[in-house]
Amino acid sequence: MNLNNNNNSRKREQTRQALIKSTYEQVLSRGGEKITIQDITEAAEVGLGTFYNYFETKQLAFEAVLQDIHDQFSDALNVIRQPLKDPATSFAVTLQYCLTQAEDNRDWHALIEFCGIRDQRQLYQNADQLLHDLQRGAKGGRFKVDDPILTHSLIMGMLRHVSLEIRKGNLARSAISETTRHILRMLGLPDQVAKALTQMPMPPVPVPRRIETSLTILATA
Amino acid sequence: MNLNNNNNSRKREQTRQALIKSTYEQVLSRGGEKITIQDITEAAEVGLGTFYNYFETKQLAFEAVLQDIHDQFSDALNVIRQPLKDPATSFAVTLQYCLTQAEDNRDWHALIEFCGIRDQRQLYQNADQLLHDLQRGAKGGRFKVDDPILTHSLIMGMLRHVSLEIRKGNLARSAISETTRHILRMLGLPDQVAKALTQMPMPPVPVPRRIETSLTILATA
Amino acid sequence: MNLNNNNNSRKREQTRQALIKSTYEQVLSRGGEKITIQDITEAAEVGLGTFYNYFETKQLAFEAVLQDIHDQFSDALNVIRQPLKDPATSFAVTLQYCLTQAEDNRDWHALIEFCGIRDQRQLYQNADQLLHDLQRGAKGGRFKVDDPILTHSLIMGMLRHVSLEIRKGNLARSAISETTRHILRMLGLPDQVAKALTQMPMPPVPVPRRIETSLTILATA
Amino acid sequence: MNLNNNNNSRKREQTRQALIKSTYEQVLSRGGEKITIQDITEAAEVGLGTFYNYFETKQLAFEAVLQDIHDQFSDALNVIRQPLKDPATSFAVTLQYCLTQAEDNRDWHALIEFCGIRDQRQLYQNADQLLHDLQRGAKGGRFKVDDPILTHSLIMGMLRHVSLEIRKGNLARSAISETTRHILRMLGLPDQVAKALTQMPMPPVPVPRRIETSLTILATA
DNA sequence: CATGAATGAGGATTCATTCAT
DNA sequence: TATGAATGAATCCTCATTCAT
Repeated sequence: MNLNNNNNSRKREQTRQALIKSTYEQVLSRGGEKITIQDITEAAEVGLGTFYNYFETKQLAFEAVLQDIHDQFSDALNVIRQPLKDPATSFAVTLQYCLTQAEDNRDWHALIEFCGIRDQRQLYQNADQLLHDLQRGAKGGRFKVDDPILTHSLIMGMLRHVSLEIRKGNLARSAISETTRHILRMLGLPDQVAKALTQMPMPPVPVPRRIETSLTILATA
Repeated sequence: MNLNNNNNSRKREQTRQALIKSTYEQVLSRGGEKITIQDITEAAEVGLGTFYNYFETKQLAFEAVLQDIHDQFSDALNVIRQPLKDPATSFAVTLQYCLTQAEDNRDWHALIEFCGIRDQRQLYQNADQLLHDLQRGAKGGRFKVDDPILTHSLIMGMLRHVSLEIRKGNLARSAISETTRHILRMLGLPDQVAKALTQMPMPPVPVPRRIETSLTILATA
Repeated sequence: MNLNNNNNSRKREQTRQALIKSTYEQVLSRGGEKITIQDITEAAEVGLGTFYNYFETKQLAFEAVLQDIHDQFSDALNVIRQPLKDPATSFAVTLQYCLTQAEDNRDWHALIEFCGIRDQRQLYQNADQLLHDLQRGAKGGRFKVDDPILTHSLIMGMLRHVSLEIRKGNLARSAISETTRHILRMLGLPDQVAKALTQMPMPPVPVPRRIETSLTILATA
Repeated sequence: MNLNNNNNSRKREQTRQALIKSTYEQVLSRGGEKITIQDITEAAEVGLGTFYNYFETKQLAFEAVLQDIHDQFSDALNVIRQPLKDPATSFAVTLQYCLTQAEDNRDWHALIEFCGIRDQRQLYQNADQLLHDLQRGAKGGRFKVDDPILTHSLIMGMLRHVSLEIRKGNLARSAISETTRHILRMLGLPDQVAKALTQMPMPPVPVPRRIETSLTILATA
């Protein structure tokens, strides 16, 4: 009984994941082209009607995908940041992590554009983390910043744009550390220190479980 | 005969402009919502079929709108830049002009996202002008820049992001000059000079003819 | 499960037949007039969209109708011919059967003209049977024919035209046996024999199953 | 004045012919595909609206084409038949003429199918001439025919079918005389006579004026 | 729960025809 | 008369969603 119940909910979760994964695949592989629910269910190898047992609406499925990816990104970043105490280090690591994610970031934006989600606030949850570091560093005298809000904006803009440019091949991979260095200097750190923080080895990223089931599979597909 | 011909092509151009204008209005007023061709023709007060005398496809109409706006922006910017010789001045003026255009810029991006044009290269024609100033200034010793390409990228990112934030109300209008100042300092100009350039009065912008017929009307609508 | 599957495919086949039938009716009842898909689905008492679950295009629906009729005609003819050994008898019977089918033949041609199928080869599958009898009879000395190919052509032409004329009421029903007699004489049979073969009772035609489900119903409609 | 008037009506006739010709070309070159009035006027190098100065409706233009071709065929045939007194000769010549026209006939039928004219009576105006010869010959004892109506039908069918088969390449050109011979024998003429009539040289066909202006041009195009 | 047949509102597109110039 | 811009009814086709099995 209980076992049966467990089996059932496990299966349910599996089907759900299959649908999310196949939705994600469809969006990535077909750009902005119209995606039909049949496309999705066929790719997931489920019956058409099954879709509606999991999502009330196509829109909601897209949002589930976004949530999924976002959670993965966030989880990974949190694991990395958690042990770091110094705001400058934390800041530097976060910057580099974000830039390194250029690829996923791209997909992420593709998705957002595609799904038509207007309020991109959630996209910038990690933006909050950067702002937090920034303010903490400013207060503690580690950074020299007049207007943290504006500075934060400038940084976000640079991050986003550099990510895209790297992705497009317009900038070399070295741009990641260079950008980080520029930004740290802009925060008033001496070039020596900026350079040092930039060269710090990225802590190994423990991949969260869910990534294994969806994104990793995807990457190897 | 000749007159007749002239009359016809004048009328054609009028109708075409009416369609472009109404397409633009629709995109702005309804965000990403589905726009139907009927919406467009109704707003333009023409018959449904008329649309197809001018654009083979909705997509092509969107692109015509983009071209139109782009031309206007470019024309205006060229008029402003033309008399300026000093790269730093030229650069500063261009920055401020771009930021001031936050509004149109926003529309511009909304359009691009909406229309789904992938290669945004054309969007950044003014980017080329900035890069050109940057390199000229670097060569002449006016700017201190290691890697103009990367620097240019960082600047573009900041511009784009700040434009959006101003538009959204997350940043005050003062961010325009502040951002310009930050950027000029990043190029190695002393704060004094940066501040001075920032406070230079914007040269009056002679509005190009075409704007009168479409955008201005639009702005007051 | 299995039952479910069976039920579904049975239903599918039913709907498909309903659509074919109603397409056929429409073509017959409206001549060359434009037939819309709505006409078809309304007559079949199905939703408009349903059509597209069965045929990608109107054209393909027409072809399905042709295939359907053709199969019925062929099946019936084969059943009749199968027991007959003598080529002259077989030939005579086939001729009369084809002429008797004047009605369907007419519809058949109307359909073909309407549907615009260019290669009418399939229409003449029974033509092949006639040619076969002709050559067999010539070889065995039963017929006297110089050029079987030409003779076959002449016969096909007569058949077709007489069918139409009977249908239109320009010729009496007696033309069936008269035409057959003419043709048999043209093949060198003595008038006595020709007459005898002509008056042979048509074997009763076991109506194939499919006719029951579609054409018969149609005939009574 | 008068001259002016003449000029005007000449021009009018020219334009009309240009439209008829281009309509004919369109039908032949594009098979059953939808032909638009624009296609026609463009091919005729006239303005779109001009069409309606000559034909009230597209359908009427098609019919004008049919009339045009029919007249040409008829005129030519009449010129040939006029000097012939003997019904057998007249009959033979007409048969051969019709078969020789296989090509135009094909176009003719294509047109009729396309234009959707149901009553093909006019197509068979020459059929009347054949019937007339037939009855005249039967009365005068030249032909031995029981039922002229049926016989006529059989002949019409053969003519039509053989024409098509020659056109398609399924029958050699020699089929023209062979068919004629078969038919004459069927009318009771001794094979010798039939053969002789068949080999009679076709009288030279004086091409009527209108053919020059439309069909000939077409043929060389 | 899974399934897929049925549905019809919605949107794109065509084109014969009108009419002002 | 010649022209071609304007028109909108007519039609095709898509696809999210429902629902009976």
